[in-house]
Amino acid sequence: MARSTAIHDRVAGAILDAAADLLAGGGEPPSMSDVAEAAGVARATLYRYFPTRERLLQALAAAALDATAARLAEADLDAVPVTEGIARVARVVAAGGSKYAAVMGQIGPGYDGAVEQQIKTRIQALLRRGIDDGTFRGDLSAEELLFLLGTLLEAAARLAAEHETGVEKAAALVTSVFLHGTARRQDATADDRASEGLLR
Amino acid sequence: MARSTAIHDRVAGAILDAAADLLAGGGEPPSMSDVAEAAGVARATLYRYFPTRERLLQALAAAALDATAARLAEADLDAVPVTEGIARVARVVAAGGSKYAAVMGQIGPGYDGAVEQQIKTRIQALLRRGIDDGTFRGDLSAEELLFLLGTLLEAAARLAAEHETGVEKAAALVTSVFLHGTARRQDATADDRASEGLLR
Amino acid sequence: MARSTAIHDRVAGAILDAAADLLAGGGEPPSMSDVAEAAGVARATLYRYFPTRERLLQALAAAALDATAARLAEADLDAVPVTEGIARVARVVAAGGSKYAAVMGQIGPGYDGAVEQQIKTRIQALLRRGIDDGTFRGDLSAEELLFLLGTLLEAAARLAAEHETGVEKAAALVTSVFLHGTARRQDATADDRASEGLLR
Amino acid sequence: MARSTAIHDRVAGAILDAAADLLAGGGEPPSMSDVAEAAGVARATLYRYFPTRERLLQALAAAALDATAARLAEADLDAVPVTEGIARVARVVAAGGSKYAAVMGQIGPGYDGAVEQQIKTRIQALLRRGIDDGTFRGDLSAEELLFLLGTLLEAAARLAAEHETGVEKAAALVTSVFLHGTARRQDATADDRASEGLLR
DNA sequence: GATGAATGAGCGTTCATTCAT
DNA sequence: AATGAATGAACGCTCATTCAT
Repeated sequence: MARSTAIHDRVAGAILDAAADLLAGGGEPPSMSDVAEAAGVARATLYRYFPTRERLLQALAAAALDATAARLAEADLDAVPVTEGIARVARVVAAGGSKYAAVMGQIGPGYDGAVEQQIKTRIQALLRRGIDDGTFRGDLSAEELLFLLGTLLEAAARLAAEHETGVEKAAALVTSVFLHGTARRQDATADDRASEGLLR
Repeated sequence: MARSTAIHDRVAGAILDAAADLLAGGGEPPSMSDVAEAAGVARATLYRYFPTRERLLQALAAAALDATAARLAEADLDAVPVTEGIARVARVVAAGGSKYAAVMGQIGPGYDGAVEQQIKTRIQALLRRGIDDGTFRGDLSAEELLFLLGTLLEAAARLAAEHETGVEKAAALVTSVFLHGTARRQDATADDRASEGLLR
Repeated sequence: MARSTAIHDRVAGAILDAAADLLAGGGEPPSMSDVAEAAGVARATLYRYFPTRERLLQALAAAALDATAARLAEADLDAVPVTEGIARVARVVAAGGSKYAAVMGQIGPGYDGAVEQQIKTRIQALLRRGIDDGTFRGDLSAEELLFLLGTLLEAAARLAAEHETGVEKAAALVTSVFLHGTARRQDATADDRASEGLLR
Repeated sequence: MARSTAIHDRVAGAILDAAADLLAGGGEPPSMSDVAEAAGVARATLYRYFPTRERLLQALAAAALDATAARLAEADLDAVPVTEGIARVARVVAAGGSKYAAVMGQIGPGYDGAVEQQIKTRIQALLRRGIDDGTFRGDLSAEELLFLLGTLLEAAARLAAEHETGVEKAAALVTSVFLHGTARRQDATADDRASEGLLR
């Protein structure tokens, strides 16, 4: 049984690798036939491993997210100030860019797998800490912050993947804008007060 | 001839409306048959107007962008401070959200029609003005600002379209974060004063 | 009214000519669009004259048969011996070959227009005379003779139209075989006696 | 592999049978959907076997010709007198009539497959033997005899298929006319001399 | 009466998914 | 467990025929 599991994983890996290559490479989304051929298996076998195109893409996404989650776990986010934590998150995500972006574009927001949840949770913890310690403006809810950061992180990944921009630059760009854009300012003006609660 | 053009436009409009509705509504992308039926024409007629699924989507995108461009033209961006200009852009884009977002997800970045270029140009002018008059930090290039704003505007459109969030709130959120995130800060006071009034 | 009839006939003639040319020329049967374009009218106009593809072909056939019928009428079949009559029929039909064959192949046996009936009647009279005066064998009915002669005449037309064979030769060939094949023979051999009665 | 070939042939056979039935039966040529449905397979499967309507008809023709060729091979044409050989050919062709005729009308003369060639060759041998042993008149070339016989055989097939006429009668009719029409006659009459050389 | 546009039906093809072996 | 074949749904296209002006 250990044997067969190993084989299974090896084949699944080959399929995922092939799919990732094809997705990263060409413009048109590859057909299941393409994937099967590139992986060296029959179409029907591909379906034995991933019973649906969507499942294959999800698995691909899960793999990318897995790597990201692993890197985030290593990043010791809880041990550093919130601002530094955000910077690390941005670097990790931007670094995972190419795979992350290519795959995510094919899935859409309808997928909330376990790994993604895990990452989200980790980031939410970071954001909540920032809210509590006064790093962020008071007029932005945790959800709003998460949405904004998610948007900007995705942009950073795309930027690093598709453009010539380096990972460091892309990460620095979104980190800077996010932190400055959401930072609490010492002197709350009428303006800020007016906008408070707007987005509840 | 004027007559027939009018008819042609009317039918084309009906088709585009139907397609927009179906795209906005359901989960699965509608088939060409679905679109034809919803528009009240035969499939062959639909193909007479839009010889390809891709062409239909492009026309849909062009229509959405057209409307957006028209609203932007009315917005008198050159006559107001840069910060107010950005706020107006955000409101216009967020308002166009539902169509914009639903359609754009189906097309991808491969399409750079004339209208899109026009919008881009208008926004670029605004950003360049902001760079020149010291509204924005000096460490961000015009391209970087455009990329960031584009990302955030898209997010605002999605937010307004898919979530319960209102157009005003979504626009205010991204405007605030973009302006604060990219603002030149010598002294917190001047910065705050500049953005005063922005959020109603 | 006389005027409009003249115009009508002129247009109809143009359409028929165009259709005949296209049928005679190419391999693939021409589409109604092709015919309309070649005749210099709009498709819808073509349909005003010939409401159906089948009708157009029938009209074409009728025209060819008309000419054939006219020539047969001039041929004075009743004034010559049956054998000479058959020879004249064969020459007339073979001469009409190209049009006759090209059109007839598109219609099939389902068409029994008035003109065709007229021709048939004329030939049947000839055959019946031959039966009565002992030109033909007694074991062949009038229907069988008509069927055989029809088959051979069609073949003669095809032969003259498609092959290099001249009209005279083609006509002579089928005339000779038909007459010899159906002639009453003075010296009945054993072979003949064996086959006698076979055909009722 | 032997297994799969058997299955393939069985399905192909079912499709051909269904197509033959539909062609023989109705007036309008059946659509590919009709054929697929009658054969009990999906339209896509039908196209897997016969990628084109034309190909399907060709296969149908080939099957009919195949059967005819097989029967001809069994007929031992070389072992009997030429006249009996012709009679056997006529019976075989007339018996194959229904399929043969229905299919051939849809294809036209553009198809000269290997099997058809094989049949032609066999008949040509018969005719040449008849020319050599004096069975046939000297003024008819082998090509002319073949053309005439072909025409009459086709007629016999149609006769047997469409009319109430039995196979035996139809075959006897054309055999008799062909043999008498082309036979060398002991007593050359003036008429015969006149037509001699005409068909060179 | 002539026209451009619309229609419906069919063709040939691709592709994700399922079945039988 | 892996495979070849089958399936159904859609796409893009052509064409005979009909409709509205």
